[in-house]
Parts: sequence; C-alpha cells; structure tokens
Amino acid sequence: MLDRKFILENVEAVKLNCQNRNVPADVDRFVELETARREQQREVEALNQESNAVSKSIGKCKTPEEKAAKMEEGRAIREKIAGVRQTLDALEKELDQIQRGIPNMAHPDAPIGDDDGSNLAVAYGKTPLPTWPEGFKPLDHVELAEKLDLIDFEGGARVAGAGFYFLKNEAVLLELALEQYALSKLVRAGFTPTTTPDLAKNDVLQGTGYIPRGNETQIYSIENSDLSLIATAEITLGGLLANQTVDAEQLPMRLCGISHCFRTEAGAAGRASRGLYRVHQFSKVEMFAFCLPEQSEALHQELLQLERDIFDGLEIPYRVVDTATGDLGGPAYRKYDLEAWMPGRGGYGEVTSTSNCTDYQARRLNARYRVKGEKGTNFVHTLNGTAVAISRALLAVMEMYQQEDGSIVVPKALRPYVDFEVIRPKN
RNA sequence: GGAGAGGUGGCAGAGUGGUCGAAUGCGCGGGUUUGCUAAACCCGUGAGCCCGUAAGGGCUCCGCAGGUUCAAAUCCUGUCCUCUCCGCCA
Repeated sequence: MLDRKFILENVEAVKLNCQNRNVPADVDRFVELETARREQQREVEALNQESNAVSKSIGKCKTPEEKAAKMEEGRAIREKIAGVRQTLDALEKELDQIQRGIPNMAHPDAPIGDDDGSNLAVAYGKTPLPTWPEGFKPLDHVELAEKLDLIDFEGGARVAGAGFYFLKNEAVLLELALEQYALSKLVRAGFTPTTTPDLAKNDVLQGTGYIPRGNETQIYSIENSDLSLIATAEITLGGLLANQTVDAEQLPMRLCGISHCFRTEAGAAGRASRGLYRVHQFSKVEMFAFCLPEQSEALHQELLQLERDIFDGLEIPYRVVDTATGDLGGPAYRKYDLEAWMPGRGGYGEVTSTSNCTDYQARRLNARYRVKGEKGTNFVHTLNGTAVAISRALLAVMEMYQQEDGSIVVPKALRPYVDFEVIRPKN
C-alpha cells in the first residue's frame, strides 16, 4: 500500500494515477477520514497521557481518601478513552479498506492506457518466427499432446475437474528439465534456490497483495483454517521478510523458488485459454528480490534480462511488452511481460511477467532494512519475475518444436536434462 | 495427536502489579590512554508514530490478539511459535 502521509501530500497525483490505472478508489474520502483520524489519534494520546499521570500519582498518595479520589478520576478517563477509541477504530477500518484499494504509483514511462490494448511491445527475442513447410499446418499443443500421449486432460477433469490435467511420459521429464534448466541459470546469476510451501497464511497473501476470499478471488482457501493455496511463489518468498528488519548489507537478496501454483480462474474459458494455457494448477520457478530503493530499477532490468536469456536459450521467439497503466496489478510500479510465439494459436501468449513493486508490498508486509550507523529503518523494495511457468513454457516448446512427421524435437538447451532428443508417437 | 517447559532489546539473560522501555554481560559507536594494535577505563547505544525550525516533549510496543485494573513484561483467556518426552508416520 501507499504511505498515508504520501497520499495526503500528493492527492492530485494519486487521483490521476488511479484514473490512469482504471481503479475506482475514493481518494477524497480517504483524505477526509485520515484527517479526522489524526485528530482523534491526538485526542487519545492526550487522554492516555492524562491517565498515565493519574496512575503514577496513585502510588504516592498518602491518605486512603486521596487515593480513592484519584482512582475515580482514572476510571473516568478510561471511560472517555474507550469512547474516542471506538470512533478511532471505525475510522481506521474504513481507511484501511480504501487504502488497500489504492494502487501503487506507476513508473512515469509506463504506457498510459485503460487495458492491455495499450501495452507496448518494446523488444523481441533472438529467435525468428518459425517458417513451416509448404502445406503444413502446425497443430496446437492439445492435439500434439493427444497424438503423443503427453497430457491427459480427461483424466484430470475426472479426478479434479476441468482445468486440471495429468502430465504423462516425456512431458513429465520435460517439466523437470525446464525447472532444472531455469534453476541452473538462476543459481549462476547469484540466486538462492528454494522450494517453498504451497500453502500460506492469509496474512501473507494479503501482504503480497492477494485477496484470499471474496467473489473475484483467484485463490483457493482451505476450509477451517487461515491457509490458502498459493497462486505463485511470489507470495511465500515475499512473506519471508514479513515483519523483519534486515541489514542493508544483506541487500539485494536474490531468491528463486519452485512451487506449485493454484488459481481458481473463475469465469475464464474459451479458445484462447484452451489446454494448458489457463489451468488451475501448474509448477513454476519464480524469481524474487528484496533490495534497497535505489537498486530496484536496475534489478528489474536484470530480472527481465534473465527471462529473456531463458527463452532465447530455449530458442523460442517472443516479444517484450511494457504493461500499460490500466493493466498493471495493484502493487506494480512497472511490469514487463514476455509473450512467446504460440503456433497453435498463431499469435503471442504471455509466458512470464516481472514487476517492480517498489515499497508497496513491503509496506504491507512490514519488511524493512536498517543502515548501519544510521537511526531508524526504511521499507525495502520488492521485485518478482517468472523464470519459467511450466504449463505455458511447455505449451510453447511443444508447439514450436513440432515436426512435419508429428514428432517433437527437444530444445538443445533441455537435452542435458533428459535422455531423449525426439518425442515420437507411442505405439 | 497427548504431556510438560518456554517466548523479554543485535545476542545472552534478569525482571511476577506502580519507582520498568526494562538490570547485567556481550556486541556496536564515540572518547581517554598508546609508537601501532590490543587490553584497561569513561560515555553513549531499540523501533514506530505525533507535536515542534530546533532544543525538547508526548503516545505505543516485552510472540500475537483480547480481558481484568486507577495502573500489566508481570494476573486471566485465546492463539501462534520453539524446545523436551510419548504416540504415529514418509
């Protein structure tokens, strides 16, 4: 979330930002409530001061009568405090709700626009778009999976419902290969590899900007508990520093995590999301970084470059998209997506996403750093980026590497991790 | 899952109703001494927020959330976490 003082001092900028991002937040109401809250807060503090003074004086009273009078006085103040506190709590509740709805400020260079139609393609990968032999029509991954017995969508639906699937045969080995391939690049780049919990406390979800319950939630929550299935390891990795203060020398912290990701994807269906493209569960290697404010922009470029290296290495064509203000998630200051070429749909589809969340997540998480020799603490900056989301990466690999004879060739970059070079129809 | 013990400042650890934001030691910062370093000695050393140009003053925080009380680190309830023992298990 944004700093309350910042909102009060930059009302017009915050309102314009909400408008650019297409978020209907009542900033004026926020200002009104926060102003009132501050007043009430001062009132409570003054009363507390009074009450503290009375309490302290009781220990020094000489006569029982004097003592009884003071006690009565203290009791009266306490009642008064309870009253003010009640209005304060009500203000706080409404304020918090509005404050959570106000998105992060956007990077001044982020393209302004209402939705993904305004996203800007800013770069392309090293690999050219594929050219197919005369008369050959590339299949989509669902058809390929069927022919090569790589994915069982029907079985997934029977067991867990639509949107679930079993990977089978070489697809399983490719999943592990993609993870290892990405991980080895990240470890070389100085990232600490982790496997994270697949569940997290709702507090942590909220801290990273995910809303566990409610109509439009993407999150599966566990009944009779305060746990939810995570939608990304961003949640667990971000939670690592919740309510922590680290020394500035420890920053930047580059982490990556393998986890399963679970998403309800309520109401999302249709041709564009067929097969593996939009599913309820997939595996992902996620990058995450905590850093000093002055490091975050460079680190964001670093994460983007790693994503590009990974897909250039796989020799899959892609474009880099600078996300428009209206299409940014609440915590993002700036976001780049990699969209890989997917022959089955004859178009680009999102495969990675990297965001610089500046101090927006950190403020909610209460993740701070301390500079040695200086007084006080400050909020860290957080960044996240997809290294490889297996379902979509696998989709892109299958479709891009299909051959005229119906087989799929394994990308060179993955061959060190599997003991086959071509996937052929079983018999 | 059952039984017990415990969660206090960067760390260790005292503190069982008021004089406790918290002894003491270590660590850290500054200083004295010193050819240099070390030792010794002296002083200082938590965070968030509010008022104030500042000096300074105030509020909150002893895992977390409530409660009792004029007053809570200290008493009560709930909850989370850690450790030990038992059971179970991969």
